[in-house]
Amino acid sequence: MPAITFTIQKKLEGTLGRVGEIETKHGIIRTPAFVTVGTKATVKALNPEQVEAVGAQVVLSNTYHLYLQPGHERIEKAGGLGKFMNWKGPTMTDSGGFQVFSLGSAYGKGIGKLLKPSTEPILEAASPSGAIEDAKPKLVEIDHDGAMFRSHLDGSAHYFTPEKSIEIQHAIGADMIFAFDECTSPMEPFAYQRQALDRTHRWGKRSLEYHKSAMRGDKNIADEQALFGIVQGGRHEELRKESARATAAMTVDGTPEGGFDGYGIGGSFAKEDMETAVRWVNEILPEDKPRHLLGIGEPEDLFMAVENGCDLFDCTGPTRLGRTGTVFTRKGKLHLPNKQFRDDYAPLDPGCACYACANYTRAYVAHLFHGKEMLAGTLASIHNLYFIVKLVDDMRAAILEGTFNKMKEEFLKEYLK
RNA sequence: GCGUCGGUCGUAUAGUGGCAAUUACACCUGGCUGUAAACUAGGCGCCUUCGGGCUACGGGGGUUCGAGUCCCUCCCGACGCA
Repeated sequence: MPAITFTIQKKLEGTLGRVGEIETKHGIIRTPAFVTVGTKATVKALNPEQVEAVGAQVVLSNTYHLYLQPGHERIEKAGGLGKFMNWKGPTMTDSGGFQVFSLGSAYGKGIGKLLKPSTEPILEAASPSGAIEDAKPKLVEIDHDGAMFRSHLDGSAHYFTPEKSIEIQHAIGADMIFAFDECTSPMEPFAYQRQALDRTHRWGKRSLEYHKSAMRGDKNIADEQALFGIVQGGRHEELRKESARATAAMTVDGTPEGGFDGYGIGGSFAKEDMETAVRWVNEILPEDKPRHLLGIGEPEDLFMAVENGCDLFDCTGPTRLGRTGTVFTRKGKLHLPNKQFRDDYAPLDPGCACYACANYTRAYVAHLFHGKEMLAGTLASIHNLYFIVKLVDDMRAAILEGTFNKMKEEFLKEYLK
C-alpha cells in the first residue's frame, strides 16, 4: 500500500496539463493545487481555521527550520507535524535543499528564487570562477557527502546529509517529503551546474534508499510517507533532460515501486528560462506521478506551470507579500501602504469573496499597515492565499469544463494590463 | 524688570570654526516566487546638461579665507528671583 495514490481525471488537450487527485493519509488533494507554505509549522499570521477557510488543501513546512527550532524530536513527540500545528489536512516538508541555496550561494547577495531580466547579461557572462564575489560569508559549505549549515539563528554548525534530511523528515512525519538536493544559483557557470547536478542525483538516490528501508516500529515508513525526487539542471536543456531521466529512473530494486512517489522541479531561474525548463522535464517524467514545481506562485507562472504539466506548486509569495503590504487583485498587485489607498474605501479586490474583502476596505487595511497592527498582515495574507488558491482551483475547473484557454486569456488580459 | 538655559529638515535629537548638516520616528517610493523576511532598500530644501549651482540651523548685524558653531542686538520659549 503506497503512501499516496495519484489519479488523473482529465488532460488539457494539446498540452502537458492535467487534472487529478492525490490521495494521502490525511485527505485528498485535488490537483492542480496551490500548496500553502508554513515554514515553521505555521502559516505566518494565520491560524489553521483561517488557512482552511481560504481553501488551502495542503501545507508545506521546512526541515531545516524545524530541525533547528523546535527540533524534529519534539514534533515527533507531539505526534507529527499535523498534530503539532493543528492542521488536519495533508502536509509536506521541504528537505532543506533550498537553504543550501538561500543561505549559501545566494546569501547576502540579493539573489532570489527568480532573477530579474536585467541580470541576464551577467548570467550569460558567468565565468568558470563564478560571476559574483561573496558579499557576506556564506552560511553553507557543500561537499560530496552533504552540506554544512551555519544556523541563521545562533551560528551553530549543523551537517545535513541526504540520510539526515530524510531522517528528520520522517520524524516530522509529513505525508509527502522531498529528497535532499542542491538548488544552484543561476549565476553559477555550466561546469558548476554539472557538478551540482551529479551531486543532487547522488543525494537523490541516497535519499530514496534511506527512505525505502526505514522502519517505524514494524511498519515501513515508505507506506506512510511519500518521497518526491527533485529534478535540477538550471537553465540547460541537456542537464534538465538528463536530470528528469535520471530521477525518473531512480529505484532501489529495479521496479517502479522502488522509485519516487512523485517529483519536484527545483532551481532558481531567470524568469524567461522557467517555462522551457519545466517543459523539458515534464515531457520526460512519468505521467502517472505527481509533479511539484517548487517555489513558484505568481499568477502568470501558475498558468505556465499548469499547462506544462505541474500538479502542485508552493510559494511564499501570498503570505510574504501580504505581510509586507502587497495584495493580489484581478487587475494586478497593489501595495496598500501607498498614499493612494489611504482614502480608498473599496475592498482589496472588488468582487473577491474572501473574508478580508467581504468585511474590510483598502483604507482600513492601509491604516493597519501604517499603524503596524498585526491584523494587517493577517487580512492581507488571507486575501492573497484565497486569491492564489482560488486561481488554481479555477484553472482546475476550467480544464474540466474545457474552457482553460479562455479563462487564462481573460484573466491575464486584466491582470497584466 | 533682572538672571539662567534654550530656539537645527514634519516631530524629537546630534553637532562648539570647514556642514546641505547626525540619528530616530513619521512621510514618500521600490523590492519580495521550495521564508535568514509582520521584512528590506532608497528618497525626504530648491534647481541641475548629474560636473555642479543656489538657498538654509529664530530675525538682523558683525568677526573670519570660512559661521549652525564666536560677538552684538532684537524676537520667542522654559525655569529662577522680583
